[in-house]
Amino acid sequence: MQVYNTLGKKKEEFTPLKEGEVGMYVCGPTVYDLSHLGHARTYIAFDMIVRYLRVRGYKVCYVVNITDIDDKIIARARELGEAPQALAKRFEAEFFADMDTLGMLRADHYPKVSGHMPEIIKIIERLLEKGCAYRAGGDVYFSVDLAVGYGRLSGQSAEEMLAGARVEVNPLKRNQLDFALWKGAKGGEPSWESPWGPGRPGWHVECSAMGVKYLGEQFDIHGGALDLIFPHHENEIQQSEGATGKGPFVRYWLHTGFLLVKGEKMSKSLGNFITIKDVLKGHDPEALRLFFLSVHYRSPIDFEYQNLQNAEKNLERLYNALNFVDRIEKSTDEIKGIKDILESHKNKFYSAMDDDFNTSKALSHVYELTGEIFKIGPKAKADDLLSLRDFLGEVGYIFGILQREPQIKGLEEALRALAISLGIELAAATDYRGAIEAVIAARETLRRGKEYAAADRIRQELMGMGVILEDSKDGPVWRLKRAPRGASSS
RNA sequence: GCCGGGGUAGUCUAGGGGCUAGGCAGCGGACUGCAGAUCCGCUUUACGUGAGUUCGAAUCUCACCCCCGGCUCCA
Repeated sequence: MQVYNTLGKKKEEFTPLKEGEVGMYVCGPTVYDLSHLGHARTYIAFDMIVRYLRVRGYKVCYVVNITDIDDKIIARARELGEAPQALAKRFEAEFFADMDTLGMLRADHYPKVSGHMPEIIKIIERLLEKGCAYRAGGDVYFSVDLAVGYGRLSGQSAEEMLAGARVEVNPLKRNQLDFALWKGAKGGEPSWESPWGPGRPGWHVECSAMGVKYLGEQFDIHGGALDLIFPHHENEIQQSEGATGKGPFVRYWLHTGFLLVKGEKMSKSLGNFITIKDVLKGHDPEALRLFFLSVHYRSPIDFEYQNLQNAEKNLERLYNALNFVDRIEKSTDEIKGIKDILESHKNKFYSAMDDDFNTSKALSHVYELTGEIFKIGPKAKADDLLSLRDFLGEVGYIFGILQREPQIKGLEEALRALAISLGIELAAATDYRGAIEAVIAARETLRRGKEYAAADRIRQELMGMGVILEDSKDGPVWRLKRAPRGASSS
């Protein structure tokens, strides 16, 4: 399996530190506002990666941090006249609600800055002891000049960065690229006690402290969107390796590309952001997942409703294939070559996924296979069907799609009412399947008598209760409508 | 200024020295009481421009044009 490592800027064979186990840390949200589509893109990408690694047999420990202490939180809280911690808690809850709606696997840990002050302080102390950091005023700064290999992740030297940088001059810093490990408290801000007086941690140090705590001083994968490469991840490497004396802190750095809106970067500061909730008001979360995963995770993706609708259509086709496989009469007639077709597409799918999680290419093989599935016709060997189903199930798991459940709540009662209105007597033991069959049989009688208006009305009513009826060449076929989870769908 | 990613048929997205892309849209057929689903065919040997290397370039090299991003906070 190959992954693209930002550190080194090339694809590398993936070999975890401990065989069969993967430690993975992804930079989570700063909870000061609703999560937007950019967050969704990034977290869906890493969700897919975790799922795929697990399918590949790795035991993954997945950590996503929540930044709940931060300048922006304080600023927003001030604007709204709310306590910073209360605001952070509120948006944290919103974040989890969005992630659940998107069908995200829960991470194994969601560490928060506010819960890890001792660990953070300890790292800063170690950095001070080793001479990597210095105190100035009530602050503590990391000294970039003393660091080894600064700029190795972002691929730029310190001088170059400084040359074009738009950094505000801070007289307390020895080098303007130095960054705060600890910020002394200013009036009215939340603060914690420390050996350097009351204050709060700088932005980058939390990830070093929490990464080390949950995954060890060195671990396998660290992810985030590419805007975090500099300065956040660059600084994280320096802090972590400086404090532990071990390197590399992280073996593989994975970064997702940006989400663009009409060709421009979407960001909170530009104010052109679309929240996850906005989009999910009228669209299926699985379609959004498929939309994101139909582009490679490192490429920029331009969000357009038109393209999301496209994903919706693709999703429907996949569901149709799934329904088709379910519906096929299990026969012992062997369809020539189907086993080979499945194997070959399956292999192509996995080799695409093994190549830096190329979901786009992998999906193209799935679409090809769905075409083959439809061509199989109504008969296939039971074994072949099961393996087709299994494969679609694997695809569904990896992409987090095809998880819609048929709705059977209240169905039986509704069917009984319909049956009565049609003058059909149902035995007490008849379940919804039996009821559907009975109604359909009655409708067939009407159709044969060319009473199409009545027959169409029954089909309409069944549709209303979530039973889709289609008249095929081989007679009527029914299936249950699968309801998108989460918000209402279009 | 420095560092990246791109420009692929109407459109979106992969690929990346000879293997002719996947989806969607459109059009025309098949099936069909209607609806739905599906199939077949067409649009369709496409790769920003100019040069070079090569038996052969969309792919490699060079130059140029255009788009987007990073070097401040960001996912």
